[in-house]
Amino acid sequence: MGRQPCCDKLGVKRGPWTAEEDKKLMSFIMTNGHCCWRAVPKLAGLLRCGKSCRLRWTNYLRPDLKRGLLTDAEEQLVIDLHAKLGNRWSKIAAKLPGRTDNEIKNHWNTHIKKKLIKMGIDPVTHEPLDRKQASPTTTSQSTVTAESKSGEATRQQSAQPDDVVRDMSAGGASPPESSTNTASTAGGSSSSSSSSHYQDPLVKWLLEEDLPTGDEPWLNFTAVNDVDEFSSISPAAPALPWDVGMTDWLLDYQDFGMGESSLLVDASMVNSSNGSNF
DNA sequence: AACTTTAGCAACCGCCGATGT
DNA sequence: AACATCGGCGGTTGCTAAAGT
Repeated sequence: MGRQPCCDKLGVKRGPWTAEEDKKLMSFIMTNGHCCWRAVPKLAGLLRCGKSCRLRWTNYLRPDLKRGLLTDAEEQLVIDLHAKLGNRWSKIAAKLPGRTDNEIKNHWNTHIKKKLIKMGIDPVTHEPLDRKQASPTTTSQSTVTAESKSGEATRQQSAQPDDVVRDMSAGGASPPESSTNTASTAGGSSSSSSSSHYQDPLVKWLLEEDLPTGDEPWLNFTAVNDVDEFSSISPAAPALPWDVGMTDWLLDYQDFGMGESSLLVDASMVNSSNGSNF
């Protein structure tokens, strides 16, 4: 039957978001929430498709986002979770407050993957690479895709050799500190692990379904009337930077603790790459 | 200094599952 | 039950800056 595109391509702006668009989207969502992404661009006065707005919000504008590189601890957590969950970035992101699936996915592809390979670990299976070479199983992209799309059980039974299955079901659940160990002992099987890992509170937490982190107030209100309610949720909290009338809010949130340099870079990027918008 | 290659990241695309009619 | 719509997810692309030659 086919599906209609989420928006007609004609008249829809694409490419990098401008500060002006960010401001529009931000203030709209902060006052109205995002009950229906499809309607957001129209109501916010943006020439974007709803999908694009959602992405921009979740990956960049959300006030609870952390910015900057993942810490070592976060990185380790990502590795452990990836061993357990595969490429289910949204699930992994759910365990790292303030991080987005896109951010984690990017960080995985650009940093962690290489790191693991350098350490002699297959980033797909988390198996030592030399061991992997002896196995007929390939590590092609299609394998990754199939793996990520299929269920855990299916993946273990059909796509992975037995030793991998063992690793995924036991070693993969090793606590963070032992994953480094796994890496450093890549030559030998480091799976001193047992099912007792599941007793580990941290591992248990990691294996839980999505954490209900969502007490984020902007998720809970959907009408203009709720704005007051939102601002009263935390009376002691400082004024929101995106409050209407505050002109420096955009600069404030773009900085996100990254320091002045990043701000300057951002500004120059906007000016040079999208000068027509200013 | 000029050019090429690599790295990093934001954004897009297409698919899927859930939900509504 | 069949279809339409939406939100969300994961893979991929494209652009920019940095590093290398």
